[in-house]
Amino acid sequence: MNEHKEQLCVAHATEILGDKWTPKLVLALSQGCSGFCAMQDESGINPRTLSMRLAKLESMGIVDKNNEKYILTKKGLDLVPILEAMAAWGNKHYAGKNDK
Amino acid sequence: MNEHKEQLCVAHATEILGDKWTPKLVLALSQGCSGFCAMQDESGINPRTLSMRLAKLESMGIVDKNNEKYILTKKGLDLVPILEAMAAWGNKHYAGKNDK
DNA sequence: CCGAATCCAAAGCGATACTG
DNA sequence: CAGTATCGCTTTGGATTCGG
Repeated sequence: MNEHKEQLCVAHATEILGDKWTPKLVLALSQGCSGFCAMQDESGINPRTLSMRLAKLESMGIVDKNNEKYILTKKGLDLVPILEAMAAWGNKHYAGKNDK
Repeated sequence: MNEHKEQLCVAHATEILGDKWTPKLVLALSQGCSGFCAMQDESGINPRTLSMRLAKLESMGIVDKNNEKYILTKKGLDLVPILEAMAAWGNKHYAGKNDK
């Protein structure tokens, strides 16, 4: 992959993961959270923003919505390893600084 | 790693990568770009924002600045595999849609 | 070439109240 | 429980100008 293309492809991922709350949200979804209010409680995100995030995720094919339950699609599940890599990075470079 | 800790660690990474332009910037740095105006030309980012991003990256130990040249630290280099994972995701799910 | 300063428009988001 | 509507503030960042 050349540099230019790499930047373009990264842009697709950051369009999702760059939104505030979304990484946390995808993680919550990957851990079995599926209801609106459950996510709200779990993440502390306000209803307005949560609604906007879920709508965007749905429109981009990251989550499927079925009778008010949200689940990650394959495309969404493919995001999880990235989040885990991020977590590993944070853990490595901030270990013990604020994870209690 | 438990779920709560994972979310906290991810937050560290998103505090950096969630900023507009920063992923592109780190990628440019990893590819040898080191001068202010060079980055400006390469990325299309305006000087004000570029300056802010570099300052933040420097303050967080992601880049080192020596006589007006910027280079990634070890911590910054550890970010690159994540960006590559993002690029792979984008390439997989958006292949042929806009990478020309 | 490097970068700081100023100005300003727009987006983002939190709080809250409300409906089904 | 699952969302939508309104409001107003705060942050972001783009354009531009200027000085080292």
